[in-house]
Amino acid sequence: METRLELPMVDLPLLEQAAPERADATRNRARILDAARRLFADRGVACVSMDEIAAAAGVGKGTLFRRFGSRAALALALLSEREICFQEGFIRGAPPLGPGAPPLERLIAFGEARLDLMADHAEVLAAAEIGPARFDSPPYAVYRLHLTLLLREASPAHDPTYLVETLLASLGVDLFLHLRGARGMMLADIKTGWGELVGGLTGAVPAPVLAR
Amino acid sequence: METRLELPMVDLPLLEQAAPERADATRNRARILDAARRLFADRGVACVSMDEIAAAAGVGKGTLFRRFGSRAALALALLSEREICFQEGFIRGAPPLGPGAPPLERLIAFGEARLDLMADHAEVLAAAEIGPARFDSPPYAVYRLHLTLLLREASPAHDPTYLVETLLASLGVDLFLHLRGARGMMLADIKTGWGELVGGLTGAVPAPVLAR
DNA sequence: CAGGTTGGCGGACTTTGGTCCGTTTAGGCT
DNA sequence: AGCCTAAACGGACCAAAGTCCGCCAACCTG
Repeated sequence: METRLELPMVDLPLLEQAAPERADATRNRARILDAARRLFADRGVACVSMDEIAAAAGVGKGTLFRRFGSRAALALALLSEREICFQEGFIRGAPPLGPGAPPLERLIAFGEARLDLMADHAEVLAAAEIGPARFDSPPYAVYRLHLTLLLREASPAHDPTYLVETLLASLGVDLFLHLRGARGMMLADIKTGWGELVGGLTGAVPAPVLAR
Repeated sequence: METRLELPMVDLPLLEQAAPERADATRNRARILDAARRLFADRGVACVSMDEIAAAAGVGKGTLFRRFGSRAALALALLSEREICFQEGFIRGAPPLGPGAPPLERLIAFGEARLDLMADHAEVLAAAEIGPARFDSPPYAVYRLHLTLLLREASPAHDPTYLVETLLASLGVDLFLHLRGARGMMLADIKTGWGELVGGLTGAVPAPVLAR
C-alpha cells in the first residue's frame, strides 16, 4: 500500500481529449446539459428519465449516452463548474480552507465546504454518487489526495489510508441525506458533528492508542 | 433530536405477523430462498436476475416480489440467520463483544465482528444495502441503538447521534469493498484501522475540543 | 468544389427490477 | 363433504437505463 504523491494536481479538471470533438458534438453536449439542468430544476432529479432529457435536448438517446456514458456521469457533469470552484478553494484558496492554516483546521474547513456543496446540490449529487461511481469519481480522487496530504502533514509517521476513506465516507451524500432526513439534523448540526469528529481525532492521529 | 431508548431489544428479529401465513406461502418462501442461495453461490450474486430466481424456484415473478418486496430485501433475508447470530453476539454474548467489557472495547469488538460478517458475505450484503435500504434496514436500526448505548455509557454528557452514524458509515459494505478492492487493504488492515479510529476517538468523546 | 472517410447520430432493441390484476386455491365454516 | 372468501399465485405488462448498428453529415484532402 504505497500512496503515490508525485504531481498532485495535474489533471484536476477532467483531462482534455487530444483529438478535438466535432462541432455538432459540442453543440449537442451543451443542449443536453441545458435540458437536463432545466428538467431537473423543474421536476426534481428523481422524476426525470434519460429519455426525457434526450427528447428535451432534441437529440437521440444514443447521443446522450455516447456523450456522458451514464446517468451518474451526466449528473456529475452538471456539477463540474461548482466542483471546480470547490477544488480551487481548498487547493489555492484563502485559509483556513486553502494553504496557510494548520492541517487540522484545513480539514475541518474542507468538510464544512463540502457539506455546503452537498446542501446546495444534494439531489444532483445523489444521482451522481450511485453505485461504484461514488469512490471512483474524479472528485473523490482529488479529495482523497487532499486529505492524505493534510493528514500526512499533521502526523507524518502514521499511514492515513484508512482514516482518509472513513472521513470521506462521513462526507458522502447518502449519509448526508440520511442525517438530514431520518435523523432530522440541520446543516449546522452536521457541521458541528464533523468538527467534533475531526477535533476528537487530533490526539489520535499522532499516537493511536486503544482505549483503556 | 431525542433518541428513544425504552424497551431496547424487543423486536430484534423481524417482528412476526399476527396472522399466520398460508401453507403454500411458506413453501414458496423456502423454495425461493433455496433457489436464490444456490444460484448466488453458483454464478455470483451480480449475475443472477430476479426472473431466474423465480424460475429456478418454480414460482411466478409476482410471488417472488410479493414475498420479499425487492431484490435488496431478498438478499437481506438470505443473511438473516447469520445476522441474528451477530446480534446475539453483541447483545447477549461473551465479552468483549457482549456485555461486561468497557464500552470502547465493546465498540471495537463490534466493528471487528461486523467486518468479519462483511468479509464472509460481501456480495450478498452489497446487494442488500443498495440505495436507501442501507440506512433504513432493521439491522442498521439495531446497530444504531447498540452504538448509541455504548457511546452514552462511555460519555454520558455527549450527544452521540452524529458519531454513531459516522461509525456505521465506516462499516458499510460499499466502503469495505472499496478498501479491499481499489485500496488493496486486507481484512486485518481494516480491522487495525477501525481499532485506531475508535481508539483515537477515546479522548474526544468526553470532551470534544477543536484541534489547535 | 467534389469525394471520401470517419466520427457522430438516433432510435429500435435488450435487460431487468418492479407492478397489476384476473384466476386459483387453502382452509375455516356449516 | 361442499361452500365461501381472503389470501396467494403467476405471468403479462411497464418503466427506465444502457447497447447496437445502419445511416448521415462534418471536416479534411485534393
